[in-house]
Amino acid sequence: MIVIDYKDRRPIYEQIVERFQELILKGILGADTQLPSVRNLAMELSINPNTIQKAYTELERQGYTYSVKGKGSFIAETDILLKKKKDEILEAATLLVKVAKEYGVSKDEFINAISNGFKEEA
Amino acid sequence: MIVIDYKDRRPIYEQIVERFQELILKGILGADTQLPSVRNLAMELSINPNTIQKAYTELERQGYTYSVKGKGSFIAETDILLKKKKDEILEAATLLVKVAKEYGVSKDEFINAISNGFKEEA
DNA sequence: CCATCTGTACTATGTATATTAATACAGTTA
DNA sequence: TAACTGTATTAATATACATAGTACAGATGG
Repeated sequence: MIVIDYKDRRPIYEQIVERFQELILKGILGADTQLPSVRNLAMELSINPNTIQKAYTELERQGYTYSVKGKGSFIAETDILLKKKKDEILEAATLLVKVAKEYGVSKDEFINAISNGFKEEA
Repeated sequence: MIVIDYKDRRPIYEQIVERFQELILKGILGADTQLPSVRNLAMELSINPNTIQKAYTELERQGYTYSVKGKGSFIAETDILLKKKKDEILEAATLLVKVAKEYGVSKDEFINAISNGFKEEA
C-alpha cells in the first residue's frame, strides 16, 4: 500500500502523506476506513513511529483523516477533498499556460501536447 | 533585478539560480552579458558571497553561464536553453493531463481552463 | 481489573543541508 | 602594484528530518 522511495529527496513523512492522499482521493480507501496504527505501519516500513505520526498529524490537519485516541486514525469524508483537488489541478493548468506564454510556447503546441494526453483511451 | 523572498522555504541560492534562468531565457540578459560579481551581488543582497558563488556554480553547471577567473561570470548562448525550457513546459503539461485524468477532471473542464489563459491578449 | 492495543507528547541524539564567516590563492586589468 | 575578478577551504551556526526511548491517556476484549 505504502512504499518509501529513498532515492526521492523529499522527506519520508511527506511521501506518506501524499500516498495516503492519493489512496483517499481515488476512493481506494473509503470514508471511516481505519488506517494502520502508527506503530504497525512504522514496523512494516521499518521506520520510526514518530515519522508516521508526523504524517498522520499532517493528514488530519489537511482534513483527510480524523484520529481518536485509543481507537485509531480513520479516513474522513472525501467529497470536498476531491473537489478541492480538481480545482488545484485546473489552477495548475492555468498557471502552466501563463508560464508557457511567457516563454513563447504557442497555443497550438500546447493544445497539441494536451490533446494527445486525453486522446488515449476513454 | 534579484529579490530574495525570505518567506519562501526554498534555499536562497536556489532562488537566485531560478531568477537568473528567467532573466536569461526571457532575453533580458543577452549572451556574453557580465553578471554582477560574486562579492558585489552578495553586498547588494546583504548575504554571504559563498551563497552567491553556490548559485553561480550551479548556473554554470546547467549551461546558463560561463565563468572566467579574474574576469567574471557571463551569460551563455541561450538558443538551446530556451528550446529545453519549452520542452519542459510541454512535458509538464502532458504530466498534468495524466493527473487530471486520474482524478476525473473532464477534458472539457481542462481545455476550458487552458483556453481562457491563452485567450487574453495575443 | 488488567493486559494490550490505540493516539499523543516529550526529550535527546545523529545527520544532512543551508548559510555565514574568515581567509587564502590565482588570474585580470588599469 | 592596487584593486578587482573567480575559486577553494575550514569552521561555526541554525534548521529540518529521522531515530530512539520513554511516558501518559483512552479504548477494548478477556
